[in-house]
Amino acid sequence: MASLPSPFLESGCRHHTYSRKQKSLGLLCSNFVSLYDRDDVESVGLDDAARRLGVERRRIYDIVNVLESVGVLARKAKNRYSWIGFSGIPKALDELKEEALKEISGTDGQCVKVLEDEDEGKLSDQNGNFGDYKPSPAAIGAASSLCTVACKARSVTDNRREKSLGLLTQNFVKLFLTTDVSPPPPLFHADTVSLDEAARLLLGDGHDSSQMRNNNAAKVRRLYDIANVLSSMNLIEKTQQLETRKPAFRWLGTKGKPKADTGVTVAIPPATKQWNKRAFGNDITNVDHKRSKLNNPVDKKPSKACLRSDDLKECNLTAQKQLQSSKGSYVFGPFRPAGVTKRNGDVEEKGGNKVQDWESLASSFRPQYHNQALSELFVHYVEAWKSWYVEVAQGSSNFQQPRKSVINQLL
DNA sequence: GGTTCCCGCCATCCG
DNA sequence: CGGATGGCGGGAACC
Repeated sequence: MASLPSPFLESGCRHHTYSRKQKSLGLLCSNFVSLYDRDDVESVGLDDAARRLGVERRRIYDIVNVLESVGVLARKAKNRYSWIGFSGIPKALDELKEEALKEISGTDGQCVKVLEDEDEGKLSDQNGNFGDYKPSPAAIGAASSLCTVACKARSVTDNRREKSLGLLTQNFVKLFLTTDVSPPPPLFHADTVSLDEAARLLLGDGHDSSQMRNNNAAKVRRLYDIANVLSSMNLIEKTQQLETRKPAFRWLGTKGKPKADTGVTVAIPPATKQWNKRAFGNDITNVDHKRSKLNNPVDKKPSKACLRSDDLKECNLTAQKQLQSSKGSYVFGPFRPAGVTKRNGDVEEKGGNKVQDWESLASSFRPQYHNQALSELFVHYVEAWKSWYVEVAQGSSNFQQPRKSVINQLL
């Protein structure tokens, strides 16, 4: 009962300037990724993550569930995930697409068979270590179909699974993966969906009882969560629907590039290749391009969650802001400096103040990294940035080079 | 005043 | 049983 809004509890450590943005799932996800996306990480502990990111466990579950759904993580055991990284994404997407297509073709509109796990199920017995592997929402995901869910109540478990964040994520993604191929009446046109639409589609649409409406609203809320982390991974981006102006999301997919490639990390070899092909194949191009306002909001507040890793968060925030330059141009982790696209043509930019950006990037990077984890993180950023820069500088002659001095400053 | 979505309660699962 | 997991919706920040 009476769950008082936390700011009023434990008022002791609270100067109010609460800002939701600082605590968004998306940001948390970025930080999560920054933290674990390195060569020497192959396992992620939930407690560890929560501690290092300074958030409650509950939030980690949210992130982990959607990341698992897109192949970035795989559940290994209680409390433990293995880090697969961005290289896992293409494979996961392929699988999702395949499933989706199967579902579509096997469907004539109504209820579809649910929960008939395919390939993923094999995981459980092909390898002793996975003896205790539970299919988990992600794996079971295949089961539920795009237009199902209104189906009978099954066992409580199935029911619960059906509504899991992971599954919802997968179905949400499938929506995008099938736009180009979906049969006659397509699920939706264009490559954007509003969450509202998405929720309806994922619900099995149908006639709207008030029951359904509630259900829908609830689902939308979940979709916001999902969308936030997916867009922090740059798999989707937020836009508006053309006619309605309604906020919506557009699929970006795997057009990012994971990391300046150098035979890195990556636990799944085939996926790696595939990933690289896609990543470097043809389009690093149309990454959207926006300018970040390089001014830090100054209204931080220490909260109980923040205390331990306060500085980590601060720095991450800064770093994210610089590098990700307001959502749009952020490509799979902090690997692309703000304000640069491959082609200089279609830039929605006023003024060619690119150089200035390098400068400010550098100067705002100087600051307050003063603990181990942070410097590591910082080094990580710089490394990634460096190799990215080299590559781009080589590959594109019209690329505006940052001054040497700036680079040196960074290093 | 609608949209977005954080927060944490509490049902369920699982060892 | 107790800890891990995660659905869920209230309600506040945000626009």
